[in-house]
Order: sequence, then C-alpha cells, then structure tokens
Amino acid sequence: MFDRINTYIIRHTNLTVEELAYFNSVLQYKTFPKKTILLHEGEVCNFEAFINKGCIRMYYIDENGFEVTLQFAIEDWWVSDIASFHDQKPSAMFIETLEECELLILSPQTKESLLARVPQLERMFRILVQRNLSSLQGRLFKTIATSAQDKYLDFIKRYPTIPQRVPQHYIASYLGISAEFLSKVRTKLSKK
Amino acid sequence: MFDRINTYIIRHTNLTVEELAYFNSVLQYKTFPKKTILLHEGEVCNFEAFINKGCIRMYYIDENGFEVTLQFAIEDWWVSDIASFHDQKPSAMFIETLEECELLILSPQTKESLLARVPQLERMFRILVQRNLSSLQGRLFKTIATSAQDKYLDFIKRYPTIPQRVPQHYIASYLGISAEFLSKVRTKLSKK
DNA sequence: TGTTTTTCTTGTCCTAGTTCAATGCCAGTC
DNA sequence: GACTGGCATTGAACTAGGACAAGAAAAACA
Repeated sequence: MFDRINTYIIRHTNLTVEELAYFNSVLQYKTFPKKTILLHEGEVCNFEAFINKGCIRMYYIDENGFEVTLQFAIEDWWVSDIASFHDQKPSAMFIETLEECELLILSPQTKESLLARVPQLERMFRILVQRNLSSLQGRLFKTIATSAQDKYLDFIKRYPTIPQRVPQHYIASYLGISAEFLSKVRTKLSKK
Repeated sequence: MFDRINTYIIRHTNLTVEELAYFNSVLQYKTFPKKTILLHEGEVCNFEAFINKGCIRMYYIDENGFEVTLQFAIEDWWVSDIASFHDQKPSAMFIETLEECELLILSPQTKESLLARVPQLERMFRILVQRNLSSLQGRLFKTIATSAQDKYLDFIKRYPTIPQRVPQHYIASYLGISAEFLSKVRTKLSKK
C-alpha cells in the first residue's frame, strides 16, 4: 500500500526509517470510483493527495460553461488546490477522477503536524511546488506563443501515456483549443 | 536600506530580532540602471532578489523572436527564475530592469545557509511559491478562456499601477495579444 | 533645441481557430 | 442484440485577432 509513495519519498528526501513510518501512519488511504468529483468550485480543498493508482483531472469552468483543464495527474503525482488547501479558502477549480483511484491523503492538520515533526518534508514540498510553478510557466509561454499543432505535438511528447487514458476533448481543453479543431489537427498530422 | 524588506518579513514570519539582523546581514544590496539584463536565456540564475525599488520584467523569447512577458515585478516582489536558481540549470527566460532598480540579493549559497540557520524562512518561501503558482494557474485559465478585452480590463484592475510604469506593448505581450490589437481594444474602450 | 528612437495608433487584408450542425462510432447496459 | 449516451469526425460559415505598413506622438538624448 505504501510501496509507491515510499519509493517516491526515498527518491526525494533522506528520511530515517522511523520518520518514514510516521509519515505512512498519518496518510489516509482511500479509493474513489471513476468520475468522482473530489473538489467542487466554491468548496475548501481539504486534501493533498498522492495518486497511488488512477488518473485525475483538475479544471476550471467559466460563467459560460467553458472548460479549461489545468492538469492531468496520474500515479506518483500529488493533487490538491494548494492555495485553497493552505489558506482554507474556497477553491475556484474542480478536481475529478477520470478512472477508479487509490489515493493517499493528507488533511491540512495532518500536513501541519507532519511538517512540524519531519521538517525535512517542508523542503520536499517546497521543491514540489517550485517544479510545478516552473512547468506552468513554460506551459503559459507555449499556450501563448505556439500553434495548436505544435502544442499538441509537444503534449504527446511530454505526456505520452495520457492520450490513451483520457478522452481527447479533455486534451483539447488542456491545450486551449476546441475539441473539433484538435480533431482536425490530428487528421492533418496523420495524413503526413 | 532594509526598511522595506523588514516590513515584508515581519508581515510574513515571526523572526526574532537576531534572526532578522542575520537575514539582513546576508543580503547583498545592489543597484542597476534601467534596461539592464539581469538574466539571459541560457545562463544559470544565481540570484533571488527582493525589489526595494524599481520595476522588472521576466520574459521568454521563441525561435522567431516572438516575446511573451511572464511577469512584471515591482517593489516588494521577489524575482528569480526559481527553477534555474534552485537546480543550477540554464534558464529559458530573460529578466530585465525596466527602471533603475535597487535590489536585495540572495545567492544560492547564502539562501541555503540562511534556510539552515532560520528554518522558519523555508516556510515563507514555500508560501511565496505557492501564491505564485496559484495566481499563475488563474492566469492560464484567463489567458485561454477570455477575450483580449476582458484580459486587459482584468489586468488594469489587478495591477493598476503597472500601466503607468511600463510600455503598453509589454502589457500586450503579457496578455498574449499583439501590441496593435491592444491599442485597438483600448480605443474601443475609451469610446464607450 | 532639434534630432533620434521608441512607442502608439489606425487602416487593410488575412488566417488560425471557433461555432454549429450533421453523422458516424463505439462501449456500456438493460 | 438493440438502444443509449458519450466521443470523435467532418464540413461550412464566421470572427477574433494577427501581420504588415505608414504615420503620429511622445520620450530620450545631446
């Protein structure tokens, strides 16, 4: 049950055996069926979850019902609306399972006490957020500066396993293009 | 010289007087003229700087010379390519002063030893990055989901002082629209 | 002060991507 | 094994915004 996350932790920290055991002891293991909404817009996000198995999507919806996928997350990723989680304020996004999921969950309280007891994790979480920030910066750049086709090619290169796991129109909403146009881009590419 | 940053630190932490004094002692104060490039694409970013005075722009340039402004930063902001700074790897972005600037600078080494000596700052920097991440998420959403006009209106609402300080075509490149089109949006708005 | 450089505006034409609507295509599921 | 509801594809008509060019205005500079 903790194999996957422990491998992850060992790669990113040098916790002692005791610390690791303590870490495991505060995690809450939970499974969710496909298409479960874990976080609704307007709710406070009370989890930071490590994906042991499954696939999750984070997205925004505007007044007109227009959807933008912020992130797909699969095994070994952490998911949370970190701002909502941390400041305990209402979230602007949705988080939804796309497959049946096994998650290892931290609540704000357990994370707090975990960080107090194992300060080294403070660093790990900071680095995690930094990586996230940096890749989001790069993505914003690409979103603005490159064509639909290039964004799509870049996407399948960066996340080669995602297209097999999620419906194509979600990928379109990640790239910031319409589902129809993504389809047209794909047929054009396949003709080459 | 340290008034501004100390006010900032006091608001975000509860350092002791000694810790604060130590923090001040490791900061390097430097001034730069307008239009100085502080970080060039391809270089390793060796600073994390608090802006005591001035205005700075972070941006990307693609192969065709197309520019995207990632961020404007003014007094009380920290600027750095955090991924490059932290991992000591080449940056993909430029950082440039738009006005004469007074900066308080941390090098990777001083930041490292600072965090070791004042662990509370680890938390402050993590929160800083989290805020950054969260606002970038919101921005990506708006970039994809809203019209040029709405993006511009949102921008001047969020950053009311920036338009007086930076050329308009940089704002266009922040919004992801052409300078010409921003001009057209503005004349249309002023006619109403 | 005049000169040079940078920034801003305006118009025309153009295109990448959207919207809408129709059709076909599975994968469940009763 | 027929029926359903989500997905994907395709086409036609449309539009937000881009590219280019040329001038006006405003800063910077000496």
